[in-house]
Amino acid sequence: MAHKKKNEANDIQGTGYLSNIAFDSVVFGFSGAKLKILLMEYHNTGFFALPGGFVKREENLNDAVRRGLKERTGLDHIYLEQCYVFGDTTRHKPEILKTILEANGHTVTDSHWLLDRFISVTYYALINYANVVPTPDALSDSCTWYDLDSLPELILDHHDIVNKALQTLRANIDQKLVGMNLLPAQFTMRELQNVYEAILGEQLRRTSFQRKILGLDLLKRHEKHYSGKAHKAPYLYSFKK
Amino acid sequence: MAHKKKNEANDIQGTGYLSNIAFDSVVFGFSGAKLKILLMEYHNTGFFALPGGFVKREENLNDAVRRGLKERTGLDHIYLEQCYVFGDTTRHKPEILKTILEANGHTVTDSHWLLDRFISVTYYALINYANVVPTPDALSDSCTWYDLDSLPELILDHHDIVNKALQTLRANIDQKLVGMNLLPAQFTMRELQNVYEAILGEQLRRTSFQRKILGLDLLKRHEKHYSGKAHKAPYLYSFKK
DNA sequence: TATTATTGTCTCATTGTGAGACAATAATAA
DNA sequence: TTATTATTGTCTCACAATGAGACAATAATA
Repeated sequence: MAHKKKNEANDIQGTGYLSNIAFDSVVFGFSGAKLKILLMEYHNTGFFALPGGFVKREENLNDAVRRGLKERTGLDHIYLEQCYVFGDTTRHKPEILKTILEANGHTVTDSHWLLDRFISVTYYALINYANVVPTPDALSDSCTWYDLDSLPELILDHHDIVNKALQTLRANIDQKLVGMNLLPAQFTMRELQNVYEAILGEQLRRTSFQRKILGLDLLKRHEKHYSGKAHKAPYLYSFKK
Repeated sequence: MAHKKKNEANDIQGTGYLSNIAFDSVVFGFSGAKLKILLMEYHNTGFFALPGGFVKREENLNDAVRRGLKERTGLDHIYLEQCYVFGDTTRHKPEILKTILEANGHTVTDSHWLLDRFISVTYYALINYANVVPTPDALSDSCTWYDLDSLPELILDHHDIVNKALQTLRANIDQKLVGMNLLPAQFTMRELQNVYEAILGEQLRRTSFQRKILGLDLLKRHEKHYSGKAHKAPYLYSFKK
């Protein structure tokens, strides 16, 4: 529901954007063996929400989402997948948006376009945690990482959206190259396994995992990585091509 | 893009529906060992399209789709899955809608709400072919079954929508109980295998298929079915519970 | 009564995965 | 220098899932 600062004419009439359509993104990052997502905190409200936005009249839906993610993370060419469309009437809670806008010093009439009902197209994104510079928008005073397993209360149905995103990510984990997008260019087998375990929420068997991944013939092996720990140094790998 | 007949005030202003949001459904049926889908043919245009519609202001998105399907098929409680949202600007072709409306005797101004850009939320539905009474809407003079492998030309990106629906159905075939929704209450193992083969577009090994399906422990076996053919009669099965 | 097509159920080989054994080694402790 | 510790890379063995085919059991027909 986060949106770009616009002039007041657009704000009131909403002419710059398609009506009734919003998008929300679950941006997954990986750090310290944990999955994290980006959340916005709206100024003076204690409300947390997923980063999102609206679609310009002359803009592709997917491009709108990329534009939103670029603003929040600074990144181009983000890995993105559609999850689901949330379109129940119960998600229409104009008082929440009103609170957010008023807490930011806007005076809002009941016909303000942001108070209308929105259907939300949701996405998940996979990004390399280290490359991101989380950036709040005009209505929020923070945009930061939260551990997936200790999220704050979220507005509207954003918890459902997070769950659906995680579910979709899990279902895709073996088709799409998940690790490639969440890890730096080079990584150890243990780090890749940590990503899979964080996503699936369960421990995997080290030997079977290694055998399976190497069997896919997708990894290139590099020199060893000396961590300074008292044990055999693991190889570094990268995804081929 | 098919829509319900409405009074002219609503037609012009589109106040009864959410703006810029449409849905389209790929309705799969199974007959003669072939997958079929329902298509509408618009009056006097030669245009073919998927059945679809728009979301009322006080209506859940999913309920809108069910309402549309009820109108086209006469069926309630249809098995339904979301596929994908098509939201590119290139799918906005107002001249096509204009042609359709004018061919139906409507006079259309350039600001007619149906000529606006629409994002389409797409679904696939699985129904029991025999139970359906395909029913055209106000703008179309037919709503009929077409073999999936010999579809006519479709308007806009509806071919992409069909492909995406088939792709999603294939991906779901082992999770969701596909056969239950496409077959009558009782069926032979061969018929169930035909459904899977039609969906996957490939031949399956009879013995492995039978072993796998029976291993799921989802089927109840009934009496034999004497087809009149010169060979051993197969058992009939139904899905448990 | 023999023939034909199809079904239900085997067996055997191959592949994929779970579970664990074990040697190799990078740093630390003695 | 040598033993200790934790972790890695690679085995082996057991078991489950699947591919491929064999074969007897039958409904109707010739």
